[in-house]
Amino acid sequence: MLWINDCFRWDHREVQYNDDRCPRSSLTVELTPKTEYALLALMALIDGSAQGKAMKVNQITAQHGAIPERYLEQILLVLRRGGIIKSIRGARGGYLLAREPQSISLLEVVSLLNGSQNAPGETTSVSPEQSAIHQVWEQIHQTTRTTLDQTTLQDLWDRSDRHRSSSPMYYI
Amino acid sequence: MLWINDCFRWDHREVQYNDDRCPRSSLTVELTPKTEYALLALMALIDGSAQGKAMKVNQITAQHGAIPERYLEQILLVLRRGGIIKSIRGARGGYLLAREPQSISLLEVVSLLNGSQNAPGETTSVSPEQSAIHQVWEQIHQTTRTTLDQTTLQDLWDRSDRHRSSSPMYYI
DNA sequence: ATTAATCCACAGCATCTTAGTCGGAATTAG
DNA sequence: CTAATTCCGACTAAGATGCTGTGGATTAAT
Repeated sequence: MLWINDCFRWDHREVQYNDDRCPRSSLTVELTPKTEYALLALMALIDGSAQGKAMKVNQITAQHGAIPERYLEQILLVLRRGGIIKSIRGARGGYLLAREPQSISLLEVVSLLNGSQNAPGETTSVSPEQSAIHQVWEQIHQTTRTTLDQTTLQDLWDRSDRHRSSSPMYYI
Repeated sequence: MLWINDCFRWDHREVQYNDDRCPRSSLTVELTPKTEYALLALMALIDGSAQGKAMKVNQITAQHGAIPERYLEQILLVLRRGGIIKSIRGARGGYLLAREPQSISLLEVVSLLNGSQNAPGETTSVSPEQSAIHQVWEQIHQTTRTTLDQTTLQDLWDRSDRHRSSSPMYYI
């Protein structure tokens, strides 16, 4: 006797990964550890950079308890390649901001770290319903993009400074 | 002489899964396939529900080419448990909206599907710098939340309808 | 020249999330 | 009863993320 299941079993010999699923627009910014580490590091670089002093990785991590050094190295590498910071190699080396903190937007940082999102995306004949959904999400993306674009590293520092003055060093 | 590095070296003898890494506020809404399927299904239910007619899963997937039936079943299950739709079991069964399309916000849908996010989160002594970062992201979350809360299923349908009338059925 | 400090690079690994599947149980119509 | 359909829990596969390990390459101090 032949069971239905026997007929179907073969359908799965290769997983049929939904042909037309595109890599959805992935610029819904999440605050991942990676992003947070990067921003903390950049803020840490502000002081030294103003004085032309390079900072070492372990000096950066020393300020904030829980950043894994090796991981931060990788992140800094990406930031350097993206032209946000520059590095000095060899003994007594370290990192410096490549530009003024006012000219570094959060959007630039997160875009860099999240890789090349927004691939040109072949619009595979979306239905009106899909289109409506995408519109809403596109709107959301747009506003977050704007917010991140208008917020600079300097802004971030100003905010943290305001905090610092209001409640003095309750962290190690 | 004792170097600072020597004091720290032991930290790595066992993988130190960054104790205080909390499940970041995960309500940065991404348009995942799951969410899209859910919204498409809900829109498909609008017509039938108005007439009190339940729709079967395969009727829903028939409208939109690429939704895996079995997967959609699961999603509908969640929507039902969340009180957004109701179901009729057995032969001639199917699904209906549990409420008016105007009273179903997108925020409710995505919150439901993304599980219980925003766990109470013990705020583990953040530094001022971290706090500044979190503020920015919190602001972003707030605006997206507002947008999603103000957009209802009915709005979505209106949009898609507008599209449909302007360019008649170019999809199968 | 040697050595030490520091960045650079890539490969690998553990965990988590997501998308999707399977098999079958419960329910209802005819 | 039988067929249709929802309900349910477990399972798998692939990818992303957050690291770690190892070994360079480059420069400064001696």
